[in-house]
Amino acid sequence: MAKGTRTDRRLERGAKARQKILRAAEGVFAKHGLDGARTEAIARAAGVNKALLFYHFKSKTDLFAAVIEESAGGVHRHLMDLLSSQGPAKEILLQCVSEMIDAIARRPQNTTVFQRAMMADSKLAARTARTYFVPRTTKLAALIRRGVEEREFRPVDGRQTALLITSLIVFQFWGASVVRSLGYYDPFSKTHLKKRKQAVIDFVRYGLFRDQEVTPRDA
Amino acid sequence: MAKGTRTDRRLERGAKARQKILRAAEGVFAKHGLDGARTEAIARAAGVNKALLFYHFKSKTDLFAAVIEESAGGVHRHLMDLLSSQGPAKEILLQCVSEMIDAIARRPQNTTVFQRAMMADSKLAARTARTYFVPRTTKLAALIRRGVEEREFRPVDGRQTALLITSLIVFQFWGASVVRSLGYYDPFSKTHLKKRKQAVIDFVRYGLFRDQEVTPRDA
DNA sequence: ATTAAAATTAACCATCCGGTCAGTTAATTA
DNA sequence: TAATTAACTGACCGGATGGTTAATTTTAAT
Repeated sequence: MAKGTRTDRRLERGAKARQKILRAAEGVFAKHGLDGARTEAIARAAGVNKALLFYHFKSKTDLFAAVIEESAGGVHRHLMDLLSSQGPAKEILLQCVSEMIDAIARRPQNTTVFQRAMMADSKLAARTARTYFVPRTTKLAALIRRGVEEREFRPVDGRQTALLITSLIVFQFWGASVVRSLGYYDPFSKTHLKKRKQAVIDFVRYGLFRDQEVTPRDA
Repeated sequence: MAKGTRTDRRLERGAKARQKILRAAEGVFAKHGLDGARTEAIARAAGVNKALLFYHFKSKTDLFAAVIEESAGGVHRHLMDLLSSQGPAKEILLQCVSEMIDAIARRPQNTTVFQRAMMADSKLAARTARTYFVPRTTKLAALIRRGVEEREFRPVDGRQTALLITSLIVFQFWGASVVRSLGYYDPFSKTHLKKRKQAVIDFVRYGLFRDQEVTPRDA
């Protein structure tokens, strides 16, 4: 056949279905967790036969892992680069915080699935932690240590503080769906997201920095 | 029969079994979550016939709710009292932080189950949130607002900050079992607990207080 | 001693659900 | 056109699992 046709339309279609499944799975897993999710429900949400899940992914657990990689992988690699970059620790840290919050706000289900992964069966949890959580936290801790040495930060334990900052960012979204369901307010509204981001940044600045003045505002 | 016998030994035995079941359930639920937990496993861990679970608690979900009440209820009420008490907001806040960490350290599974509850089926999650999380956070927010008015704290949003502080306390235990399983260090060792507590308290102090000096050290 | 109650259990059951399989459809190749 | 291959599906299976029931044991009341 003509060499111009680079893409086998069968493969193309397959890839598309794969994506549909991943998106559907993300939603169902976010809502119900690994154990709570029904493969049937995922298939229905994706508009696809259930057997197709097992054709593209060999098991429910594998599908779950794929969802994580697909949804967390990109941001993760970007953050790792950012954390390794040169420049004042202050700026990098705030930039990092800001981008993490943005990333979460962009795809809230993402965070939920990730948290569920860390609470799942210990094997999967360990794998997820080793792949994403540990490397990122380690790098963040290193950045903080550097900031302390360079006298930008008050003297703190790097690892502890890395965890503290991560918690500030992540935790608020943890109960977000519950908060929303309670109807008090919408934690994902523009207004609230902005306020929250500012609160986190301020808290970090006051809690960690030696002087708050310098830090430039981010977009 | 003699009126002196206050306790029917049947009821006594029943209550004891009930407790055994609750303790066993706490462990299993902490490890596997509501959906992942097997009633069979709980029964085995409690050394009891499976049917007895359904005699004492009418469903798995009910058992789960009972576990939460049993393990979170006491501390919750204590904290609510503490948060309402008179005195400098600074002191009350730090006391509260300190006691929450102690409570968690005393029974780590507790926290895990609680978090699982908040991530469970939305009905149960909403109920748990309404019973424990919302009231506590609301009171904490009020305390912070008071502290701001009385110029002990820098001007912050009460609700946001209440969430931030809660996150500092709770989050670190979130991935604790994973961290332990990875074998890097034991997040529940005396040493680490002490360091962590200090880190949280310092972070709060610097992040929120107008001046850090005064605050008395707690036992 | 008899009856009543609460606690406990062995044996079951109906259903659910992850996963398989034998085949169908549609695109590609020769 | 025939053969090949990838994507996809309907129907099915077997084991697991939450929950029930009928009977047994244990303690108390009369």
